[in-house]
Amino acid sequence: MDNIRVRFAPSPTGTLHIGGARTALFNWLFARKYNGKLVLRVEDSDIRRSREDSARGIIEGLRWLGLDWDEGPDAGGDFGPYRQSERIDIYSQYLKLLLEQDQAYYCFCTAEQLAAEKEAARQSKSDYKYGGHCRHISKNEAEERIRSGEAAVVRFKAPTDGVVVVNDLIRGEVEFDNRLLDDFILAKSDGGPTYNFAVVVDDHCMAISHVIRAEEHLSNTPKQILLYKALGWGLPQFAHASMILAPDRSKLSKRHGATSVQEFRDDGYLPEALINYLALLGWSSKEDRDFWTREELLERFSLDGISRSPAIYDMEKLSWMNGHYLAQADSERIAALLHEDAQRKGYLSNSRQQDKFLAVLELLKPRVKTVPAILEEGAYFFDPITKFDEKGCRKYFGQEDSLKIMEECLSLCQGSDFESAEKLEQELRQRAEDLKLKAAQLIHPIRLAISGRTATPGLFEVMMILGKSECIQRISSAILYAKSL
RNA sequence: GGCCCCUUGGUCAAGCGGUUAAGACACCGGCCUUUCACGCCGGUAACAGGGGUUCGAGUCCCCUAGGGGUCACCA
Repeated sequence: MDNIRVRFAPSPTGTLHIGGARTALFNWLFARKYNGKLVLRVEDSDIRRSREDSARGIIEGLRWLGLDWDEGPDAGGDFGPYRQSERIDIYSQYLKLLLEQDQAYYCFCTAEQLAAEKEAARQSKSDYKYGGHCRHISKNEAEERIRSGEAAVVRFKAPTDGVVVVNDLIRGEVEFDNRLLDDFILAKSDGGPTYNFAVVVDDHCMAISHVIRAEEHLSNTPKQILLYKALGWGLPQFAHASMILAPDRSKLSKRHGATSVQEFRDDGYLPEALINYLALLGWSSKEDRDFWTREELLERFSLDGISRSPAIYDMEKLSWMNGHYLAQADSERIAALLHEDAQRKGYLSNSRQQDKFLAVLELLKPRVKTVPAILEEGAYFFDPITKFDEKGCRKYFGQEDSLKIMEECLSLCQGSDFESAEKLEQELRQRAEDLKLKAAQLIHPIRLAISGRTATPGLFEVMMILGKSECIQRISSAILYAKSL
């Protein structure tokens, strides 16, 4: 395939959600795989709803994911401008053409009239279609009314019979009956283009070869095809991927928790994990395989692996996957991600603390699922123990011989030089043997005493990080606490 | 409601006329073990329903049901 040109065309009215991110990923993979170009186009033709910070957020999200593009508002390119708001002249030009060729016409119907028509249709339980009152207004009259300042939209003179066949790379041939169409609007009363018009002009002018987007656009495609034909243009190839649905099978929205890539980022997910997970949602290599690097995805990606049925995203699997990537991630990188929070919590106040922080990070990184979980799971390394796990207390502090055992733990610490985790373990096992106890009988109380919890990473590593005096101090406090029980 | 798309376990997802219907997440056992996580071993769990076609259907066709999308001067 040559001259592959694809685009990702977000509307800057919200965040980059995972559905959009996946569409961007598919386009990116397609462009990179076939040596094509990816263009980023900002579809901000609705000036009332578009927001500059949304556009920035979307771009930031794409960058965070590591998706890059060849042409776009920031990147430049020969087919710009890449914001619809800056392409008004271009739309006007083709609008004029359509008007001249009598393929479009001015419509003066007011919002009230239209609303009444819709209401009437609803009452009679028939489907609403624009009635076409203005379709037959003569060009002269229309122009006269425009000159006199009357507000108007421009409508497409849609065919009233025949069919449009969308030849979709993912779904095959999909047929639409033109009788169901009405004369849809091309230009709003403010002169701005509507989506279906702008997208056709842009995709053509930007020489887009493949339109890869989500299924929500499939129903719009026949209108767009009609427009391509009216303008005498060739068609791009279309490929409509299925949508990503929320766990309750409904369309993604804010009420479903984290759905935007920024939220995933802030919640401690790694971009490579999100990319990997998203790639597997709605696409399959047919191989029995879960982990894919970007390069491997590029190697294997193809449109025919894209699924036709909607996919429900599953946080559990994303988390599982993130945990794997996190375990392998470079510690410096994770430390940097945690830096601000750790600083705020006072975990980095001096260089001794900083070393300790790094050690904790190393210990926890392979066993948590998200980045911030390191701080949450490791809080006891930095903060004083304020409470002990309840069940653990009964089991390890509240037994008959608990105090005696705890005293042994204390003396063990006092007698050790804390040289290494291995040595510490050796000493503890020796002590247990001398006392005719199982090592676990010493291990569990110490764990509870120094962490307040019954589950931690390996005890001796934890002890080494806390250090001798801190262990002694914590065990002493725990003894006091146990006595009070 | 009309039109369009979709339908394999709770979720993702192989399968493309003949399989004991993969695998992964989750879940449940077991092993490992100082707990947790990891890892390893094992298990529960699916072809939406009904008609065809065929020697034979998860795979092809039709109908029904369910889900999703779309029908804006939103994109």
